[in-house]
Amino acid sequence: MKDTIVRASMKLFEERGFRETSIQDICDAVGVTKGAFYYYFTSKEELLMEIHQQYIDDLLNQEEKILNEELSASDKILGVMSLLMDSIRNNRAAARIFFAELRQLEGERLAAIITKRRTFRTNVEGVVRRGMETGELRDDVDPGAMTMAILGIVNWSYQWFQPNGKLGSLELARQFHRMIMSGIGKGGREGLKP
Amino acid sequence: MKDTIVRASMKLFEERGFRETSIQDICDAVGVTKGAFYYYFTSKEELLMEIHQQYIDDLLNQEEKILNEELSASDKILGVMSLLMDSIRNNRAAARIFFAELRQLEGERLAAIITKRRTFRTNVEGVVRRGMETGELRDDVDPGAMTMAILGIVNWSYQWFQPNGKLGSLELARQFHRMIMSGIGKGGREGLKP
Amino acid sequence: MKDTIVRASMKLFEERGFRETSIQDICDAVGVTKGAFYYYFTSKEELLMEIHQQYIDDLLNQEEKILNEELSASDKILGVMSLLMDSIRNNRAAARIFFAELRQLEGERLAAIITKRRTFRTNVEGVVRRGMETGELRDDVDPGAMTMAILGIVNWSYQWFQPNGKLGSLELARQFHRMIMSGIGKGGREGLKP
Amino acid sequence: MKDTIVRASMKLFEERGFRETSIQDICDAVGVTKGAFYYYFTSKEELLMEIHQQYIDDLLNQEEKILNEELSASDKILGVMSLLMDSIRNNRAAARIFFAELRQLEGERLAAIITKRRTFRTNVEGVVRRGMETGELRDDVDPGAMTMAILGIVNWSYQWFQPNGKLGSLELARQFHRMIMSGIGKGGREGLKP
DNA sequence: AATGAATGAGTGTTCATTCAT
DNA sequence: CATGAATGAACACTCATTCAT
Repeated sequence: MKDTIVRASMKLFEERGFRETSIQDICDAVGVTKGAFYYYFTSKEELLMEIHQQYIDDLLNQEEKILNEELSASDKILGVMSLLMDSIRNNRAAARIFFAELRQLEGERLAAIITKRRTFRTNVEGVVRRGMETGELRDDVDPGAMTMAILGIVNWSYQWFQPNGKLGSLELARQFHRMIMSGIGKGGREGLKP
Repeated sequence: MKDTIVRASMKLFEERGFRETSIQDICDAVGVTKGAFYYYFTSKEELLMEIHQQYIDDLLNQEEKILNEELSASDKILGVMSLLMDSIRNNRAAARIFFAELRQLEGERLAAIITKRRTFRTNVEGVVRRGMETGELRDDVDPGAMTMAILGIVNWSYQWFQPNGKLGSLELARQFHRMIMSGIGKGGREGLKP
Repeated sequence: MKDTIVRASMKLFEERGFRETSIQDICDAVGVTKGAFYYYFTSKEELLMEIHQQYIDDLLNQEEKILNEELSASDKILGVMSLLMDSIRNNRAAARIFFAELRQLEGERLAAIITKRRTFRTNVEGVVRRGMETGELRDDVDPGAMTMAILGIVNWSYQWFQPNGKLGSLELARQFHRMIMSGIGKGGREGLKP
Repeated sequence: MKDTIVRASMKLFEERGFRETSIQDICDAVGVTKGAFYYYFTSKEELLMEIHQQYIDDLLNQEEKILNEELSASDKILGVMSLLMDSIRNNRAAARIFFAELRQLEGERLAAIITKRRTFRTNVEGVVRRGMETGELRDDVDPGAMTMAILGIVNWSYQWFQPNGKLGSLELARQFHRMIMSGIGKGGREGLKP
């Protein structure tokens, strides 16, 4: 039941937004009364928290697996990008909520999610930094900025990515990765100081 | 007065969000009554529209200037990225509202803003495509996807960019541009089909 | 100007009702600002009063003429009925307001109009009473009730009378008068106690 | 509770009018909060609809009974007139609202009530027409106009009828019926073509 | 004679939440 | 487990009216 409510609300939150969806809307969709809702959740915010938690925990789990593998920095970056693109494809509603409705959390709940988000990002930044140290990646750019760029590319895709488009999530991740690694300029490495 | 209201509301919308800010909040901030607000705006949505309109119109104007200059594709891309980073830096509140509160517009207003946003993006895509045709840019990647990547990097920065951070908006744009053009991989062009 | 406002507001009050028409609506229709309105009227209620006053004064004037003529009770009744039907036909908006928006007046203004309305009615009742005394009319019915019936027939017509219908106001008044005087029963005077 | 609200609001609507009575007024009168009101009604208009519906449905039911009896046209007309006078006496508030606040309904609701009102009227007109065909009633007057006259007499009474007056509703209906059937003129049938 | 800006009290409506049953 | 009734605080919006200019 609790899960039924979570799933129904995810659909509604994606379509209309968190604030624009009332508890009544959710109850109507599930076919229960408000009393039932408050038996399973203490507040609307807790429901939102549940969604955030599930999403970020899943991401962190998968990220950990990639990080623990014996891979080059480049391949780890590809792995994380694929992971995010996939999760946006397969979990569109949750992804949208995760990126757009963080603000609706408050206090401790907000802090908890922010911490986990930071962990996810810091992990990627670690990969980038180590890649620079080992010489696999250029070290004349800021590792933090590059991390934000990498995440920006994939995270932003929740705004436009269509699962039925001509490029799938994996193919997109590959092309993004190619750009990040080799650039799209043709004649050598312009912009690089010698 | 109208402008005073717009400015005060931008601040509040940025801090709390559009839905979370009441007309009363805005009036309290400005020091007028609700009647005064409705003398200048017919609805809360109209106020939001005003903010969106100003922001996107300004962006389109500046984009046009860059597009009309005699520049390489690479430089035009740098120009657009700088433009966006700058506007996020100097117009933080408007940028945040522009990216996060599109959903709150409805009907014709929504359509009008979406159209302008699409124009902005299509213009960038045009630069990328032409760069590929002239041989300045690699043509083994999808121009649409690359455009989204470029815009994703800078647009996403409204979520984390701090004007007081160690890297300024221009420096960030330059580093992002370098990544996009040359990649951050070191040993040649991995990922490229021969 | 004052008259222009009265006429425009009558049209609007008829279409939408007094409460449902705002001062702004009236000003828009006339093409002036609210300041101008309040130059000519001290309040919305005063405007309504003006309409009531004009209407009832006109009715009272015409009624007086009929009453002063040398006519039978029957003819006087026909005269008053024609007068009311005509005024509903020619002054549809004012009539509708007069019958439907009395309630919107308060205090002295309300009292003044009620007094005049009573005068109009009492005058008709006087005709009926005298008709009964002189033997022209049956005296086995209540004169007050008969007066209310006579006025009810014509006053109610503001709800349904269409100037373009197959029967004109004069023809309707005649048919109503015939019914009142002779009844619509055929075989003699049923219902009458011997 | 729903019924309590309906009854309290009927009283207030009669005294002050629909527009002039706020939801808050109703809630204060009943002793509940606005939330409770909106638990039972989706809008103020729905409450008004409820009142209209109850009133006209009751009227139609009673009318049908009269129509199905084996009665002369004259008696059926008396029956309908008594019915309306009675309902105005016993249900003064509802009657007043029914006659004066139709305008406040909109769209489908308005259409539904108008349809039922028309049915009531058409039924009376049917009695009049058949009375003319069978020769019970004069056929040198317009049946539609006569119907409107009959209804006008009784409907208008909601404006003046006092239950405590010297004439009761039944006695009034009888006197009105006598006038309609036999007229109040004394000397034969003036106005009749030979 | 008329404007334009502003007020202030009020309106209908929404909604997360509570709680006795 | 779950319901149905009810709360209370807030919300966007309206409008008759005022007044300095």
